[in-house]
Amino acid sequence: MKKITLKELAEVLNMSVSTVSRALSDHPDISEGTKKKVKEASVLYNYTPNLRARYLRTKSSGLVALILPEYNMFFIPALMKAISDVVNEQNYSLLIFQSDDSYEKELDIIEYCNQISVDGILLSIGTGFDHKKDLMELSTGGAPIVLLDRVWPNERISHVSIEGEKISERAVKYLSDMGHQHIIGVFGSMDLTITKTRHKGFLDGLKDFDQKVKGKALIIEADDDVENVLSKILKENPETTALYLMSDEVAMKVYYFLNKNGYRIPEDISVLSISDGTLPFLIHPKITHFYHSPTEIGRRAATILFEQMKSNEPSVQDVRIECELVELDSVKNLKEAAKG
Amino acid sequence: MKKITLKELAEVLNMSVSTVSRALSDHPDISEGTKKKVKEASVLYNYTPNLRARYLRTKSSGLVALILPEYNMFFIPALMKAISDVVNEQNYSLLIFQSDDSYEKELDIIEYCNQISVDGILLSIGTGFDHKKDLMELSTGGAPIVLLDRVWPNERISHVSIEGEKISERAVKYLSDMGHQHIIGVFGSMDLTITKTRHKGFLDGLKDFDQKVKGKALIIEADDDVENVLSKILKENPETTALYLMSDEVAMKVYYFLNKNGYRIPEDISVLSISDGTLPFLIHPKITHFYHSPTEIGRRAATILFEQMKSNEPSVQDVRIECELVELDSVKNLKEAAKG
DNA sequence: TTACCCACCGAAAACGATTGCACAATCGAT
DNA sequence: ATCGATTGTGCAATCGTTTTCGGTGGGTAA
Repeated sequence: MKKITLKELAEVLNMSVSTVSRALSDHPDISEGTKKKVKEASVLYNYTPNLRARYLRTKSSGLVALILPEYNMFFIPALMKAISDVVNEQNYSLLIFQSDDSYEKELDIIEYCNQISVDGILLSIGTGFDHKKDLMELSTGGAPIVLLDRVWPNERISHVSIEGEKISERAVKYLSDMGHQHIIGVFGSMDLTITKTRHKGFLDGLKDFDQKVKGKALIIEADDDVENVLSKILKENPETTALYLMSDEVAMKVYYFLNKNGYRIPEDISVLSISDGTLPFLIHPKITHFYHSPTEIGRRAATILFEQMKSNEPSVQDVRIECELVELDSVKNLKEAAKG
Repeated sequence: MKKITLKELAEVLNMSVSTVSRALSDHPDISEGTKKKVKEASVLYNYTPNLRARYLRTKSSGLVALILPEYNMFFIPALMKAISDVVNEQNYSLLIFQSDDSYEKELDIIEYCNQISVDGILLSIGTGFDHKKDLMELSTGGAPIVLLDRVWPNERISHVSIEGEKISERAVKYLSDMGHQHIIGVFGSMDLTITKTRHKGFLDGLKDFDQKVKGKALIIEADDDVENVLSKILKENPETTALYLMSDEVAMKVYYFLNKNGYRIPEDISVLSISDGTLPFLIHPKITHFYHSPTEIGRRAATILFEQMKSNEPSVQDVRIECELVELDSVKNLKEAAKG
């Protein structure tokens, strides 16, 4: 069916455009009778407003942008679903962009977002992000920005991420409680704030136990030969009984290594990870992990964004999501084993 | 920096808006001198065109929609990346929607797309899709539609998918070549055309070998207890030497089962799958698979969509992507084993 | 001088909606 | 009969562009 404009609709109704417009938006000035007539005709003639034209007057485009460093298989799909849900609930639609971890592209995309006048921006910053530069200049296009997941801790832009430091400390404590005294923590790229935070928390966690729990941290950069670095560190630390894995990506690499080299989980070595809750259930044995909820992060960030879009005096918020420990089958309880 | 409008820019330049507009778009009517002046001023005053306003004139929105049944961890991220790349190359932006496998929602989303006047739609249909209904009415909003991946074979709307029938036949042949004579094919939900096609191909492939290769097909529906159905069928067919897995989702479930029950790959049982090329490298041993490229599908579909958007007399295309066999470590060569 | 062409530029009408303001009609009150 | 208030509508401006259609002014040819 062909689209009809407000003007055409007004013509067939033999009324003025303004009356029709007001009738459709339930303006109190319009009588019930004409409202009814107009509404009936609008469905009859299949009228739908042209959102671009409306925008030009009202200054709202109904568009929210999500900018991601990359689309990976973990975390992102669920994050997108959560965001997409709240955006659609609000009758907005979601644009997505990928920055390929480049600061340049991040700037370009935000510039473009300003041009097409999106109403709000959700940004997960990439490894290329330049912390020294002033991010503030970006938001001045008008649309508020909320940082999520991979954030840059600051005091001017709202951000929501998971509590990364405490989680690593909790991990150390949990492993210690289960009797593990020699732990290796495996981390991803140090370019990410998220890695730094988790790494720091791991070391701090070890300090809490003074000498009772010993640990090493292994950083795996993108171009490292995982096979090599892992077998090296395990050889150097044969007393290791547990691994702490900071993400699903890291976990995947480590599982491959362990499987290939005949390590049994948890008989030979225990594993504790941070995960978005998909992977741990897919491999055998199911992996004990801290549940890092993409859904929660997505919903919170999107909700905050809409708050900021509505208020004219937005307050900057710093939200840290707590992770929940999900105990499955990959951590051996050495204390009970010793007893039994 | 504040945004400036064309009118304001024209004022500071002491020229008319039309001249400025033309100068910026390199219209031949404008002299090089004024073009230069205008362009310099435009960067000086940080002018960027308001695309919403432009679209109101030009009847285009610069928006392309991608409608997916769900955001899963396999396939979708890479598919999105590919599509996003070509869309951005064309200076369009990508809207994404999820239909949650509901036909209702698919209709709603397309209706909404018409309202915001997207210029083109990429649709991967969900299990809820009603094949009996007429999809044609949808496209009449004006924007062309291209179906991708999960398509509905028809003659009115372009679609790009992978060659699903031939691939199953090739799988049977390959396994037979490797000496396997008892195969179980594992499939997902029969609601999907893609499943039906692969399933049919599998049965046809078996027929080709008459009685020399025997096979069973196992359909796993969403609410099935995988553990149960798998152990049952393996018990009933103890002579089975190879499994054919139609997707990463199915593969993940089967791996879990095999690992848990102590089957070694490929010593105890061989595995061949269809995959987007991520998972097979993440688990040990690496899985021999037919590479079902999300990138290829995404690029082709998006490219076709843009062709249709540009041409006023679009031809409907039916593209089937060939899959490439990637031989890794999960299929045992029984013939060589017998010789050796 | 007249006529005509060409290279440049401007005025103004779209595009499709929202909205402040004026105005017409009705009615009760004076 | 006149005035004010009330109710329901329409006119016209506006948002920021693009684009059609003319209009200058100078140069060249007749």
